[in-house]
Amino acid sequence: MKEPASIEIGLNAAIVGVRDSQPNVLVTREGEKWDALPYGPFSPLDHRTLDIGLRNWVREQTGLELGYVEQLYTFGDRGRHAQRGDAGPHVVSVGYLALIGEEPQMELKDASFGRWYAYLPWEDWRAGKPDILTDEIEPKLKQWAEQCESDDAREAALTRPERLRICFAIGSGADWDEEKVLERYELLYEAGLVAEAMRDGRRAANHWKDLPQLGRPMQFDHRRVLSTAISRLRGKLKYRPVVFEMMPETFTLFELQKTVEAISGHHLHKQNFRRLVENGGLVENTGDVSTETGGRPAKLFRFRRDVLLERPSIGVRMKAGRA
Amino acid sequence: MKEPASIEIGLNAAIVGVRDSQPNVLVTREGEKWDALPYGPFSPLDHRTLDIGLRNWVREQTGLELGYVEQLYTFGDRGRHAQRGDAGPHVVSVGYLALIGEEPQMELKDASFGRWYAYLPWEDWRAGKPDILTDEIEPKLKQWAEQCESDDAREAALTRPERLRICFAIGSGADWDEEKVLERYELLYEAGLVAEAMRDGRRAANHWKDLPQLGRPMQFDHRRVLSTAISRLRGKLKYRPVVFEMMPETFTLFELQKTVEAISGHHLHKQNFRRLVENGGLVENTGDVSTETGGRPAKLFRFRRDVLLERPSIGVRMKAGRA
DNA sequence: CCCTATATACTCAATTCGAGTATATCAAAA
DNA sequence: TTTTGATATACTCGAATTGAGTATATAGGG
Repeated sequence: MKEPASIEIGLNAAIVGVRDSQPNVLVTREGEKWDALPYGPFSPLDHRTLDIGLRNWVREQTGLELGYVEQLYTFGDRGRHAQRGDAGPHVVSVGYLALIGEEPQMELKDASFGRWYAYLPWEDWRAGKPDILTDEIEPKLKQWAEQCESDDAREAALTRPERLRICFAIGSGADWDEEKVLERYELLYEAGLVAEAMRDGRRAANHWKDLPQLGRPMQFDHRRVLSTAISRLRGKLKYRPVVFEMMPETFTLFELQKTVEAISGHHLHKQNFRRLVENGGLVENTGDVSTETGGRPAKLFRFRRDVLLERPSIGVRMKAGRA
Repeated sequence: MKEPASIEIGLNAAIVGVRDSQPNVLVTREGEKWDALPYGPFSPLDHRTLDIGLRNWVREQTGLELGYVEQLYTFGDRGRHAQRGDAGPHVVSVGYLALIGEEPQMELKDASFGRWYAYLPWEDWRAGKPDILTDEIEPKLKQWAEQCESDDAREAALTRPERLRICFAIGSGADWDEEKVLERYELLYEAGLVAEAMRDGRRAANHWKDLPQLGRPMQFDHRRVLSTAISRLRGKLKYRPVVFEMMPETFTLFELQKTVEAISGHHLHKQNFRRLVENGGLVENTGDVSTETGGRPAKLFRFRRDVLLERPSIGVRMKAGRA
């Protein structure tokens, strides 16, 4: 066992919100091409906890004061943080998810909101199956599954076709699991199909010629952190009342539905959504209405904050449905 | 911003299994009193990923080769790792959950299995509400809720009575959420009611005299890691087929039920459990029976490994029920 | 006043759930 | 051999939840 190399802990925040039915994430754009999440090293002397460190960095870099924050995952693999050679300390990156309600009006220094689905276009099924899946991703992945070299398959628990089935619903009778966002991104990375794989010098990336850009890339492993955030959020939506962290004080049920759809990436059955939310006791009527919807005025609701005190508090349950 | 202090990343494994209806965790017992989880620092030069580092440390310390491994959480707070003064590098600890089927027969060097509920006795409700809750914990916590000093309450989102309600179901109409294992342990720590709080020199710990020992303590923040592991496992049980990682190759449905009960800490309705598991398609009949149960022989089942390839694969759903 | 767009309410069959009762099959006791 | 006790497995039934609709209400614009 050698003398431990110097380690740096990077704190990364995926700060997300929804506006006009578009889920967004806060990014800093330093060098035009590679967007980045707000980021900074953990300094135990200045930060009593990791959470506090994260909040400090975000405040410093964007001027934003975070509310709801949740730790996602700690990534330690070498090489995913490359960009410049491989010098410097080894960076272990801790990803965080932060939710904001209304996107701040104030000017954010060096930061702006970018759409989730610009980075991960295959994740938005609200208008049906995205073309990029049929046209680009599926053919390439099938090719990748066939050219499975023996040394790659050695001890893998699953074969490549099995993995395609699970992650991308490629194969008979499989269907799309909206929560497998991270697994999908990682599979694309492993197959060398995203720009970060090329940047990190992954061998698989060299197999491909004239590769179209599959989603906007990010610096470091930030697109992986974003994928983790979306996975977590899509899962949590169903069993904790987290959507409300991303809503204004009052809202109509359809606005709530639009937000859930934006996050989960697919359509819901309107009447049943309404029934579930209303009967679930998560919201209460304010008495006011909004006439901005075009047709009959919509009742305005507010989140019942006290459900947080109640039992295993339920989320916004939902099954996919027609528009 | 000062020069970053030296950081060490500690990898800790909560390796759990169930035997004879008792859930256990692998501990090393160095100094008699303070049990510890298998533990070691992450060394980026030797370990390509955090997971690999963890597996190496466990192999080295116990001789055990891990199968199912899942990262839990990364804790960075100062002071929770104390024990000896506050010298040395700052330690950030990454907790892992590992599941093992049959506990190994081989002699484990310097390690043995300890019962979960020896460390967290208030978590086992299989024989009804544990006495330690009624007799020791609830009175002390109520006292703690009352003596809420102004400087503690300053910016907390929830009041102490509210927190007792949520975590310990103290108060009217609240009931016990089996998944809040970590929240409960952390509350006890904050209230100074567990030995680790005293060890770490927490102020709250000094308020109490002749405090009975609430569960067996552990070294460092390992009881917190264990609590995180149990929380995660209890939650995951319901939506992923993870129990089967902890079962032998073939098993009866009642054995499966006993395992689920051991983990979740409460009883299930036997007939409904059987219905859910059988109809859920998670298991298949082997054709053999086991006569070791006393009465009518029980059919033996095996886990259908291929469900892992299927859709959002469901776990062992369950609601509490009578014995 | 009618048309269109949206919101909200109600319906209904299918399925799942919770909580039982009933029956089957072993081993050991009588 | 029969009884008894223990356990496993099967079946029942009302209540609740779900999926997928149809029906009605209320705004604004011609």
